[in-house]
Amino acid sequence: MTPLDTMNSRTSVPSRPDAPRPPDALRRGRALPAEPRSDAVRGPLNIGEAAARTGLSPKMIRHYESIGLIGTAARTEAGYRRYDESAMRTLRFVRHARELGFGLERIGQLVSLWRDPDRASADVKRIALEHVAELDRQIELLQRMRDALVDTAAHCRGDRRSVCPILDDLERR
Amino acid sequence: MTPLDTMNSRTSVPSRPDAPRPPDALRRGRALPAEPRSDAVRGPLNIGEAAARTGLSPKMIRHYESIGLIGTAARTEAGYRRYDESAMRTLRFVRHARELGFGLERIGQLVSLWRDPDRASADVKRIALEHVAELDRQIELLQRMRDALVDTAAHCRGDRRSVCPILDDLERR
DNA sequence: ACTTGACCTTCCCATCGGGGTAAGGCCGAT
DNA sequence: ATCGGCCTTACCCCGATGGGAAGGTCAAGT
Repeated sequence: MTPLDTMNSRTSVPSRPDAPRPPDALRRGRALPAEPRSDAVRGPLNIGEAAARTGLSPKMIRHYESIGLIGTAARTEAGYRRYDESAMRTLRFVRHARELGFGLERIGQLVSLWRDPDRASADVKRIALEHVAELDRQIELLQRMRDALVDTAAHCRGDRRSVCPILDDLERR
Repeated sequence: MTPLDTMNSRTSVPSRPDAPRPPDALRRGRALPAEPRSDAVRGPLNIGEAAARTGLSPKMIRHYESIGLIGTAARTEAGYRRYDESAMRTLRFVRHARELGFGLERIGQLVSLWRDPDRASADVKRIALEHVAELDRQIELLQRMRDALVDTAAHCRGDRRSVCPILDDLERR
């Protein structure tokens, strides 16, 4: 878990010489558009930046919050959501779970377990294997469709004539 | 598909002694609930019967009609939809296409081609193979998810302890 | 100081393929 | 006359997300 180092590895240059600005503590309300500095120093991110860095969309992040999948985001005085490193880890977790095809409800359970130091890995594994079983069922179904269709299509000449085993099959399968 | 025989197996008793009925010609407006006779003689079916015989639901049939997938159904004076043999063939066609996973839009194209005596089988085959390609992409995606998850889950002991490679993977994949 | 443009906010609507349910009409049988 | 079962339309719901409207906020350029 060291995503901090991946984007920007300069660590001890708090400000550039050609752009004197107030220290970070006074600029909390705004994301930094073109001023790379170490992630450790940079403050929380706006939703757009958080989305870009996690591969989610701002829409998704708001949605996840609205359904209680992730906690309520911190806000600036103007109401902008801010995402610190801890929040970013949660977003990445959700994103990875989505990549594995987990539904949002199950992701909610996984997030809870993830945060729970007293969890039993058996609970996590059970959820994961339930999902595997669902994936297997879907794959099986799609595979049967595919095979049947490929089989039928193989008999179709695919020319300018109207004779078509595919349509015949759909008619009286 | 002979559900008529399952409910009531009397075959040559057109009317019960205790319930004299008018001839068929005068009873067109009503489906036959418990009086099996040959399909050739039976008139058009109400939506419920049509649904039961095609494996669709009345909802689906109305939906298909509403989006223009199938033609406007004939109606009785009271507004009930009636499905004759031709309409039933269309419903069966759609049902079979759904079983192969075709989306409704593509099914609309297939129905058009099916009805068109001047169609080229190449057009049908192209649509079918496009769908196969989509199925392949879905299968591939699901398969990758499945394999990744099975692989990770294999390292999880699934006991009462909190150590869990599955969560670790979701955290820093 | 003002404007511009990019970002943010909430809110509503659409997708796909239907399911659920309501309110009301129609039908045949008792 | 009434009952049960079917039919009608019309609405909201699902999952996970996109699109867009209407309006607020921010930093930079003029």
